[in-house]
Amino acid sequence: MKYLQGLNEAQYQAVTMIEGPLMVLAGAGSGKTRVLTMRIAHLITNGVSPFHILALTFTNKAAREMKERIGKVVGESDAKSIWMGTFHSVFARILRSEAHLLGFPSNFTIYDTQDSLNVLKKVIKELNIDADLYKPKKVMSRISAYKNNLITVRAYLNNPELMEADERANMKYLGQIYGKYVESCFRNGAMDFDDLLLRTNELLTRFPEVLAKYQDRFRYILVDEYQDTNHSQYLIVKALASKFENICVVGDDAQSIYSFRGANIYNILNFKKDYPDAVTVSLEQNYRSTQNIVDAANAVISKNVQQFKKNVFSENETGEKIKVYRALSDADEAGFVAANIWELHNSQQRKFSDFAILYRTNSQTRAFEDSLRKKNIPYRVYGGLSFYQRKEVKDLLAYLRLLVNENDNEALSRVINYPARGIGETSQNKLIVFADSQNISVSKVLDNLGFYSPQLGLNNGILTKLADFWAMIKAFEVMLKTEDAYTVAMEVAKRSGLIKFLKDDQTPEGISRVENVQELLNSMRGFIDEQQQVEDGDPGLSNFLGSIALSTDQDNTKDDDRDKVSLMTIHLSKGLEFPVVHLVGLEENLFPSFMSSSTREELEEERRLFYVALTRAEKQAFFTYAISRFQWGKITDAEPSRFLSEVNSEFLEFINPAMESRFVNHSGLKSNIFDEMPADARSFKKLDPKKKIERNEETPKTMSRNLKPVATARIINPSGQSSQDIEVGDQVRHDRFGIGEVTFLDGTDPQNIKAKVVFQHEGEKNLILKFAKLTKI
DNA sequence: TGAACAGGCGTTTTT
DNA sequence: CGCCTGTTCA
Repeated sequence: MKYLQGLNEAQYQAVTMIEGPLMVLAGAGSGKTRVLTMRIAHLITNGVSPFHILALTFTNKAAREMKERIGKVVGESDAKSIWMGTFHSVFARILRSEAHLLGFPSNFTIYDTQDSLNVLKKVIKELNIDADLYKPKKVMSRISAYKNNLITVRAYLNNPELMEADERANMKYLGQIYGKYVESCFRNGAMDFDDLLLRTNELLTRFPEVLAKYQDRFRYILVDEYQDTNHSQYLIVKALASKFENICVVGDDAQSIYSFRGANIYNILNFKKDYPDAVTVSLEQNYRSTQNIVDAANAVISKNVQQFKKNVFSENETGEKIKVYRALSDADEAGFVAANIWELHNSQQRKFSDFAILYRTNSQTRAFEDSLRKKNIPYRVYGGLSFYQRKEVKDLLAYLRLLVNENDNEALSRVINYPARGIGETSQNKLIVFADSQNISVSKVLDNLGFYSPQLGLNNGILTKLADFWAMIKAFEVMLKTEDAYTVAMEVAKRSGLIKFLKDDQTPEGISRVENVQELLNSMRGFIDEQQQVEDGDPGLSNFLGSIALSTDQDNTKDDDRDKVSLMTIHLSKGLEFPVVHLVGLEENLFPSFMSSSTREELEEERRLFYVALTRAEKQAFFTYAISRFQWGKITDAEPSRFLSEVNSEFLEFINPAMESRFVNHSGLKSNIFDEMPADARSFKKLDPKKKIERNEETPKTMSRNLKPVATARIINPSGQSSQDIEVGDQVRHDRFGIGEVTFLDGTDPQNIKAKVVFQHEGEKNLILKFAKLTKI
């Protein structure tokens, strides 16, 4: 068994104990993925049919990669027939084939968060409830929490405690809203994310024969990232595994970071109680990171009260200390990171793809995008607004959704008057109110428009427009019976007027919208091809739509193999690894988030998040924080994150140690770099006049702490050798930017002097002298 | 009917 | 700041 070679003792055990319940506690970087893949390969090699294996992963991408690796051991065709994917996608698939039992159409729509919120807003409006008191987002998260704990509407209404709790929270109509919301989804033939799990539970509980079928099918079950499963997922796994009990869960309680969406850390903490015979294997040797990184991460996580005791260690090199950079502002922070990446790229021949920039919130992205762009460093942002959430893409998708499921009122209301065809809000409302009063769906009314028209109270012009619109939709539906999804989608884009409407807008944004629609069509083409190659593939439109609703940004990377720096939130970085990690924005109220600093539990989760972030790093880690940050249109002062002080200082190295002394303004005068800016530094102002000047006016306090400019500085190259004096006004040459003039120098610590240089072609750049390798001409 | 604009508001993480 | 809502005007 070649694939068993090179496993350590614990790994070997985890791979080869194939019968009975098994819990693998896998510390960060301990070869968890390897164990999972090899375990599955081992199952198949030992005669278990891939047909009987169910593997639940955290992302679809993880599943795809794992399949690939398994394929290399046992052959591609076996690997492909394993059921592997996220909870949501696997059970969406099962629900499609069993939906009729629950009263849903098999091509039910999957609502994403935005769809759910829209439905909820309508419900709240319909019930005449004050939307200010019942913020849709807040209501949604409560409903979600109920669903994830299998508290159905009925269960809720039978539970005085819950109702009282909501009443105390000024939400006494929550039950009503919840009820209406569920009804609405049902009528629309739609399930939200939580429904995919909740309805699966319903299916398995209400229909024992269905449960038996899948129990028999999934004789070997593996669950990755078990620490991040919620109660609903836990029950599904438990039900399916109860016959054979060949269940293997893999996880690390120290990396549980999804409690906000219902993840229940007790699922893993109590595994032994559920399966008293369970064997526990601990993987504690970290193969990923240097000792310094592992030790620093351990130091922080040890501050958590609630955890399994573990001894994660590394036998790799000690490695460099973690470098800490204290930035003056978010822009400065981003500038440092970009300069640092550029420098390491040059001096250590690191590929750009070796680097990750990890942050707590998506809104931090922008500054880094700016700084990387300025240096022409290629990058890719993960997460944020995904491709499929763009308006123009959602619009086309809404048409397609409607074709597949006429009852999807969300989709209908999105497209009925888009592009504008004269069916305004008033007319739409009449239609909806009438449909509701007759207790039929809007599509039924449109199906029999002639019959209902006298009662609708709409004028003939509108009625004609409605009829035309519906005839168009019907024509698409007919077409769908004979043509493939791509052809139909193409036709929809054209005939609905969507493309034309978008093409009329010749602004850059407008052009990119057309491209996005084109891209959607392409991805559809790709999906169909892919599905046709797989044995039990389904190239149908509804499968495509379902896969989109459940796809994450990570899944869509297409593993674009180009050499790029990765930017993402820490949450998205789970499971990944990078040679060099920049963990940025280490400030109180940002990380830990001000939303999660009130209770110990919340704080511990933030700490686990920190742990996850740091343990992504293989060779080098950088921490940065800014003492002031541009936020919500204002400058906010910031304090360093408490997590920084939780890392023993022996693991840290402060890049700008001289900084502290400079905070004291010895002259007693209020000074800032702008006052003393050389008169000829006009391009400095040009760079970003609004922002800089605003800051200057608004926060004299912050600015007064700023660096004092220096008149001359010594160029020190990274190796610390040969040097050269340089001063404002000098002509210099830069490897990439060419020739330019130094307009400004900044800083007294020779390791950290910054220069502003106006280049002939590239414009102004902020350079760190140490890194920039300027040559005086 | 719909585009254009002003004002208010909330700001975490995601399947 | 940027998103969303509501209002105004053509």
